[in-house]
Amino acid sequence: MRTLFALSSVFAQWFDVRKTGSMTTRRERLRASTIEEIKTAALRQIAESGGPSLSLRGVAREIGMSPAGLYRYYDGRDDLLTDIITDAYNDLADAVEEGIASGGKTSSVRFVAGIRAYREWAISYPNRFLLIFGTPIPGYEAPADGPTVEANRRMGEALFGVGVEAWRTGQMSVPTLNRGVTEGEREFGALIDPDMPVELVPAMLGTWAHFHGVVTLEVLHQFNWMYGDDTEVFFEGEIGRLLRSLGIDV
Amino acid sequence: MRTLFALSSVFAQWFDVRKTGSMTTRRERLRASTIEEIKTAALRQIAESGGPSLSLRGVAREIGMSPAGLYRYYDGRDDLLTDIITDAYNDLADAVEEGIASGGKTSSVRFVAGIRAYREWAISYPNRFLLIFGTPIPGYEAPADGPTVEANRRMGEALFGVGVEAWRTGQMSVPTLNRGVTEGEREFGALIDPDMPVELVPAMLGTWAHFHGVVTLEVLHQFNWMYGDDTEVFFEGEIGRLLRSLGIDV
DNA sequence: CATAAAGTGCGAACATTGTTCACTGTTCCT
DNA sequence: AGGAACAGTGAACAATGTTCGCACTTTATG
Repeated sequence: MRTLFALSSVFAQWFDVRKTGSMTTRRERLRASTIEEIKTAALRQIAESGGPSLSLRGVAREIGMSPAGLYRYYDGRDDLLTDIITDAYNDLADAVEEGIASGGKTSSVRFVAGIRAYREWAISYPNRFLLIFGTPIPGYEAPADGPTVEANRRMGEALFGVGVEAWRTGQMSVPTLNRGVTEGEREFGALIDPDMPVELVPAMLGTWAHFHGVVTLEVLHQFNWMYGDDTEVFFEGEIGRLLRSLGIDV
Repeated sequence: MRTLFALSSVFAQWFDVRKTGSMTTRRERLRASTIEEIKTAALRQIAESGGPSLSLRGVAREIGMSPAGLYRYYDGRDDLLTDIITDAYNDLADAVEEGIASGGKTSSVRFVAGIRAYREWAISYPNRFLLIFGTPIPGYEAPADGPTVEANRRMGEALFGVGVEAWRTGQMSVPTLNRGVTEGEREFGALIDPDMPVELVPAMLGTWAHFHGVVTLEVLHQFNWMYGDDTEVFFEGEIGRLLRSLGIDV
């Protein structure tokens, strides 16, 4: 089974070569497929028992390799985790972007589609979600210019973009802000769109915090005492409250 | 320094005995002070480097005891962590209750005081906060009837109570809900106050999720790219948005 | 008061983890 | 062809959680 997967992976990449011409040598193909196998095993373990209990030796056992051999592919457990975390970030960002893109006609509907995609992904991959937004792994520090930041930016831009669009098309009223605007908010707002009311910036950020809170508590089963396994009904209600507080009619 | 603390702890408990008469034998007093010392060391390590890297041998080293000796006080690392987590739950609940109690005259003001206390505690003890609301520790499972659930109930009751109070005194309008009410919501609402509009239940729960999301992302430094170290200004703005969405005038 | 019982602590040991190192064979490039 | 880069292994080391048998001290009991 595992061997089959590895083989099919090799073949897929081989065919890929014929098309793209990027992969060349036999070694590189094998190496890529081994990395794939390592990551697949690691992901399986993480999905099963959470990120903190990912074990290098466990992965080695699972793919039938000596523990030391893994060090030809990753500099250690932290390095492997970094790769997995990066993938998770990108996956989530992809899901949100995709949700927005194929969400519907009006921008407010697509906005909601993006939020739902966020939740859907988190519920589907709770342990990977916690890899991103749970307790930071000891010894792991996201590089400031790394790909996780890039994925974060993508996701923010997607959600923010459709929010601004909702305002521009008149589906969203300008939120009121009971305090002064900060420098950072003004700069960021000007960067996105100079004509946009700056109050949109904290409102959108706060909206993210709002549904992120709901999703986080859902993933941690903090609503089950009231809703049992069907926490989605609560989530949908929150979307309503959230839209209303943004002045979007529903 | 550590010895001094341990001694003062012993004396405090000895005087306590004279007052309450609960502690009796010398052994019990020493045992209590040793447990205190263990927990203090564990808390120090957690505050420094996070819950996941808490090491039994580390606290043994710190208090000058053999690793095996700790097993006279705790059944292992998980048991120690369970105790620490329970304390964290109770501490947070205490902070929120206290914040509400000494918050101000009107119930809406005290409601905000409770929320601020929640944040204040989380910012002050980020690693303990993540012990509660971060990635679950592998191997640890909160008992369904355990003290963590009790602390959770206390905190919920405090926040919910002051929310209902705000509604009863006319400071908070009845929220609209764009879906049916669930059975759990109806039961819980009736339990708290039969006269209360059931829509308050999801609204309060969602409000918790909202500011919990803000606080979580603050603790994880997810707002620093925009606000630097001063994320409080954003939090305060969110309180405004949150109150407005509840129909509480500010 | 003597003696049993219960509690406290230690050192040695074991399994498991991440990681390093010297070594062997294989593949690649010139 | 032959040297260089790569892939993989087994042995070893430090650190972790945990168990076990042994000594010692405090408490409870006849």
